[in-house]
Amino acid sequence: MNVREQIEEMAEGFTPAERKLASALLSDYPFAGLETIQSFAEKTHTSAPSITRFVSKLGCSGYQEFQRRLIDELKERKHSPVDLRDDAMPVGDGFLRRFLERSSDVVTRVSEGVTEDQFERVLELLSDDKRNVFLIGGRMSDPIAQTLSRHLRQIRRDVYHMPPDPEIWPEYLLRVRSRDIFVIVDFRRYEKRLSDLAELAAEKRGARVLLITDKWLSPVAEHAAEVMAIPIESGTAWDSYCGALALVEALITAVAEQDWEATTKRIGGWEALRPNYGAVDDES
Amino acid sequence: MNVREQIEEMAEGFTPAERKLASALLSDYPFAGLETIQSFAEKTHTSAPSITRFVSKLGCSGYQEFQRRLIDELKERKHSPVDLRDDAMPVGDGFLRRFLERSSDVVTRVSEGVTEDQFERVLELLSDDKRNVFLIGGRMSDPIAQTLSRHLRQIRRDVYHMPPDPEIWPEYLLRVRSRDIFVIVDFRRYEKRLSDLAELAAEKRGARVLLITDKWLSPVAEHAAEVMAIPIESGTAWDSYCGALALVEALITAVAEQDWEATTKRIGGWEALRPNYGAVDDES
DNA sequence: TATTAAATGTAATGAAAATTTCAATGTCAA
DNA sequence: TTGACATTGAAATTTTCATTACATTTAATA
Repeated sequence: MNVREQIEEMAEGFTPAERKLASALLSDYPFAGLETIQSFAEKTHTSAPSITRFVSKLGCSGYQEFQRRLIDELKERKHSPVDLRDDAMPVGDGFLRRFLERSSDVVTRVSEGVTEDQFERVLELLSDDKRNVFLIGGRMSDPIAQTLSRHLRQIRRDVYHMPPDPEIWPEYLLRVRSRDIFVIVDFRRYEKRLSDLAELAAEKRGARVLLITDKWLSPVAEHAAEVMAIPIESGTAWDSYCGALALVEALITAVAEQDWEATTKRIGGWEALRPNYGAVDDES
Repeated sequence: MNVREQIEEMAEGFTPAERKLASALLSDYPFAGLETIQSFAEKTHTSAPSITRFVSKLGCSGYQEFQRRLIDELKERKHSPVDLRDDAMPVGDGFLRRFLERSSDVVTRVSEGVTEDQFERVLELLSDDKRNVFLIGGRMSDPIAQTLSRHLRQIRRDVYHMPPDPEIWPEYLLRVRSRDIFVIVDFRRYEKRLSDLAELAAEKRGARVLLITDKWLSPVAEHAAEVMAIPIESGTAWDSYCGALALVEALITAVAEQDWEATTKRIGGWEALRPNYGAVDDES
């Protein structure tokens, strides 16, 4: 239950000092409760012990837990209302429509976690063809990593997608040179094998690890040179990786544009090598 | 000035540890910065001193002042009647921002190509566990198909992802019963092998083909029972599959919600079977 | 490869914050 | 008026937190 609601409910049983606290808190909710216990005490002309008693009456084990609750409430209000907000939104209330709305929200919010600057740095690394690039993702996120792999392979050389089975990794790891790149995609339900891999790659082989993860940060972060933390919550029980895909596509596009002739030449040559049951039709 | 803006501005002069901190903070802004200095340090795999140095670089006399600034920002935003999120959403016109803008547009436009009605029909088919489901995508679009495969496999039985090599297909095709489902994802640079497969599956084996393609329609359409034509042009030289991913995720979510107990039970059992080097940490 | 400078974490320190104890104060009923 | 009880804050205590100093590691350059 909401702290505010709880206070209103319990208001009967409060002592005078507690009522002071309650009204101070409610009048500047929840920020009054985010100060230190003593400045809150001072402001309300009560004392720290009174506050301790007050919050424990509210069922918190201490002032800190109380503050955590307030913060969590704020956080929730800020993160969830994607859907609640847009009852004022345009038309269409079908499932698909609503879902798409949220997905597109996740996409735009990517920029909250990745600055243009960081984007540039990553771009720089991925474009440097003196470095090998190794990629891998988690069970559910590997498709994202694969998208990057496949496109990157069209653009540059020395791109290797790691197989899912750790047994086979050594074979790849031996090929890793210092300063090579590891791109790891790992979203919640983090997988230990990935952080193990990151550790090996970074510590033993001197590779740079670029991590794409969510705001709870995969343990891979420990070994990562760049952490791109992007939103994956779409408000449903299931996460959305649309943001991740958008980021990856942005990287691909940027790397390709970085050196345009080289890319077209490469893709051209590559097209020529396709067996002719390959493309059927390319133009509208 | 806003802490967020300041961080983006000063990004150049940051050390690696500071960058980690910056991206962790930005991805869960401003709440990541409201924890105690040590839990923030732990979460980002840096150390408390690094944070102290980081915030002092930001012009704060200490961690506490830094927190005060964050809280004051929250407060201000809260009290101004405008959108709660406005402030958190960085504006700007860097490459990434512009790209994301377009991607999110592609996502919302999916509903132009797929009606709620069609969505329902497809949903129905995918939920029907008396039908086998086979999936495959093109060279670049297979990751989309894989996303669907992998999630679907958590939800229901009899899901088979087709290998890319046509040589192996007969083995699968023999297993196809009449009224089974084929999900094929094929975007421009259509591949002949896919339409061959569609033909075999539909005409010879009596399967229903569900096609996810773009507005120029893959030749697979000829054999498809449902054609979902979605936007893939993001305005760059490269296509964006974000719309496709969003659609696929919507399907997954809807199928899962269709029969919720069955799904949780299935996922639960499935979790229990994971070797314990599986998940590492799941909570924030 | 050796040398230097920068970056980073460990551990020690000092500061402050929160909690507990306890005595003082006020309130109410007998 | 007095005694029992509840409320309260001062002071002491304990805990937690942030910072500083320093040693180690890492990266950069010659």
